[in-house]
Amino acid sequence: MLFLIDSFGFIFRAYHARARSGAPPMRTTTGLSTEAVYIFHNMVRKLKQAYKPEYLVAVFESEGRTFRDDAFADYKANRTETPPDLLEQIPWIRKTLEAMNIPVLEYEGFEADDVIGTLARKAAAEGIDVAIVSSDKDMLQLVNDRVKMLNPMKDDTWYDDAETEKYMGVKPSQVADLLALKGDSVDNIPGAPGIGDKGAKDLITRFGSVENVLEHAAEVERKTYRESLQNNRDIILLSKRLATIDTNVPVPFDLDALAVQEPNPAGLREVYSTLEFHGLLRDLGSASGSITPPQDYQQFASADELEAWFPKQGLVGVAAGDVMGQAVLGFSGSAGVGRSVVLDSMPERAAVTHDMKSIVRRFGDCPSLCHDVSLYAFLLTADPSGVDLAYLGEKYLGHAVGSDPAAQADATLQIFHKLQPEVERTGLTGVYEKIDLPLVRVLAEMEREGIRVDPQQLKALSGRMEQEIARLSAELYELAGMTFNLNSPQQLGKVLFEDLKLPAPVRMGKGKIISTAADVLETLSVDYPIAGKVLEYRQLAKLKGTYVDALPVLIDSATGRLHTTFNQTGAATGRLSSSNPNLQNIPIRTELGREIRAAFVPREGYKLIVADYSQIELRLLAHMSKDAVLVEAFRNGEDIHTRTAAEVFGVPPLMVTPEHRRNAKAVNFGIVYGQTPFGLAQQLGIPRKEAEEYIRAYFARYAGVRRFIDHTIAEVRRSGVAVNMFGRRRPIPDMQSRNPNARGFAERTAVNTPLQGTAADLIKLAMIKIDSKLRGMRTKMLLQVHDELLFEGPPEEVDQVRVMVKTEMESVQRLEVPLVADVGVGTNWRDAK
DNA sequence: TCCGATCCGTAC
DNA sequence: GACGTACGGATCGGAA
Repeated sequence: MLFLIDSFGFIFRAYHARARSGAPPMRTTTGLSTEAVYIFHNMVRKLKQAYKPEYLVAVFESEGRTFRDDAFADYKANRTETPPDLLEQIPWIRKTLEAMNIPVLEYEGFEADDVIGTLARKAAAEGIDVAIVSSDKDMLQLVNDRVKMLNPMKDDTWYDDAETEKYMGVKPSQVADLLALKGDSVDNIPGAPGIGDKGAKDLITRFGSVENVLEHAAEVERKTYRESLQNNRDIILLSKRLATIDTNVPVPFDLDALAVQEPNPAGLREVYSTLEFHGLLRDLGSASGSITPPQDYQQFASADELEAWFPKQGLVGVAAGDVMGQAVLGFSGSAGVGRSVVLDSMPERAAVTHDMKSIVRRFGDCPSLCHDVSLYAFLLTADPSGVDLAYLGEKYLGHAVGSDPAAQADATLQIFHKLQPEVERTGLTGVYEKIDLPLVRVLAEMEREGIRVDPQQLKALSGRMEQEIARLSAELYELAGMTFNLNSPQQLGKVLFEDLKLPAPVRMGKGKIISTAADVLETLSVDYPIAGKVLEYRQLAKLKGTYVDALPVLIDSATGRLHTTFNQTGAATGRLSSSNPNLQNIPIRTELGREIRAAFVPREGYKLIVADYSQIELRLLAHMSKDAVLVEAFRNGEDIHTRTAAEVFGVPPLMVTPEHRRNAKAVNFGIVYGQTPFGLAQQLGIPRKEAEEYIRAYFARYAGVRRFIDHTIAEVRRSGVAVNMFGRRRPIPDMQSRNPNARGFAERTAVNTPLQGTAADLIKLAMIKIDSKLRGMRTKMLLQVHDELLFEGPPEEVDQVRVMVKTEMESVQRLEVPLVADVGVGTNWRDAK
């Protein structure tokens, strides 16, 4: 039996069924739509499995005009333009077919219907049974005793003569006649005006064919039908021409070429992994055995051996690691895979790594290191958890990578070749080459440099805090009438709300324990002193545990300094993150917190220089939204919170009270984070109604911001991806979710990500520029805290550095509003402001 | 004993 | 649930 698949029919139906259902589109982590590919591919797989066809072919529509277009200008005019997220899936559908070794037929100038009709006729003539796999009722006209139609979208219903007649009410040979009378809105076949489904069926049943109906039009009793037939003779005959499938198009029929073959597992694996069909990938692995990573490695005992082995050209993969406690480098290239304990002979060949910064930090820089696949992976998905080499190996190579550096080098090189075209295709090459890749060496140098903290100062602070904590604990146990673990929210909640019967907050914790969060205790502290004491305790315990006691033990004994690790793939927006220790959340808000900050000091005889962007995200909001008021305020150098207060509360700027400004500041922050009345009310401790009023007043004055937010949400909903000024992207899958929570979260993320992410890229660009300007100077860049840069330098360089840093930060990009950076100098981080 | 989830709080 | 992005300390309870 020969199975002829009406490919486009399915693809469109699969796509539109999902679109109508309102279900979220299925996408890869890189934002590629995959729903239609998945449905179509599964349909074909099931077809093969269920019916074990001898011959199978997928017929596609070709581009260009057909005889129907020539006959009728409006033919298929009702079909909407193919949506872009469907269009991008078509090549992938072809790839799945290719991987399954299923032939694809398409002929220029002929519609799939006609090709299928012709092939069906020719096959039947040779005595071959035919199954037309389609969900299009037009196809039923092809049914005869050799040809049947199978509709997989309708429980695998088979249509033979009887089933067709049952379903359509007419014989297969009359299907075109039926459609010619009743018309078909999908294909824009006009039909007879005023004659619908029922009328058409009756007329065809009675007279047999369109021609005969027209012949005997005068005999039709019903006046509307009679007149429609008599007045629309030409249109009806044209309709029949359009509805009739041409079974005589000049296409070759080579049955042998359509014989079913075994699929190609490697091809399928490639498609599945790119499209992230993890389930199918798993099935494939178990069915055909998984690819095993290379196990036998060349061992290099000397630099000469290593050098001799290296391929003369082409990229090599490099990975660092430990084997039996010994530091080892692994290599992979066209010559094979090997590893070496020779650590001072990094090859001259261009080398791909995974996490280039850690290799630079560990083995020193080397100009031949030229690519980092972890950055590739992150640019594609913006998913911090999706950059692991082990994960990438499973995802793109279909096998585990393991811990041997040689295997890791090999996997790295292979993954590079998989990802590079994706990065290129997604338009991310610019961000990679101009921002993320050059930043690697800048960050490596900052990490290596480290920063000095004064352990004596922290130690003294710790002692003071210890005493205070002991005093507060005793007081709290006294007030509570019992001792318990103050660090346990669970126990604290029980004591406060069950034993002492303080009024429990309406808001519960996410689990079952009652929240003892700061805002709850803040409210309670008005009436219950114990709540205020707990807050005091908490602050001390937090600062002591997280900073004062934790930081000194992380001081590197070799350098006497703190060396953080900056993560370039740690924040979905493209911000950096910092860990071990995190130096991006050193306290500043409270007096006690600032004492901790004061323990960060320059090396002997040097100064600390701090430069921070002023209101960078709000300036970007002004730039992107072009809101007239916001742009004007920044161009005039106004205090933005005061200006917002004046706008929202309707008072002249000079009449703005500190209370007004405080509220306006919260509104401005809220805008950047995706304001909700609840959140603002929570933040300011005001009724929700009042918060709503603030927001309403804000958008009344900043209409451009309103438009920007609406436009951004609409665009991200359409595309599923938030994109910043530099083209950095973040897939936001929940934009179409029916869960209002998930959708709301997605929408806030969609607005925030371009702002936060553009700010992140701007300061990264400034860092790269400043780093190059600092060459040959003794001043070093030490830290980045999102909108702030911290340097250390000798006094004689300070004036020059101040000017240079400010200039570079402010001129990094020309915007609708000025960028402003403030620079301060001091003998510790607190005072350098 | 370890690990992950939860709560909480620090930064921008 | 409820305003964006992180990291990390402490507790707690279940798995190893």
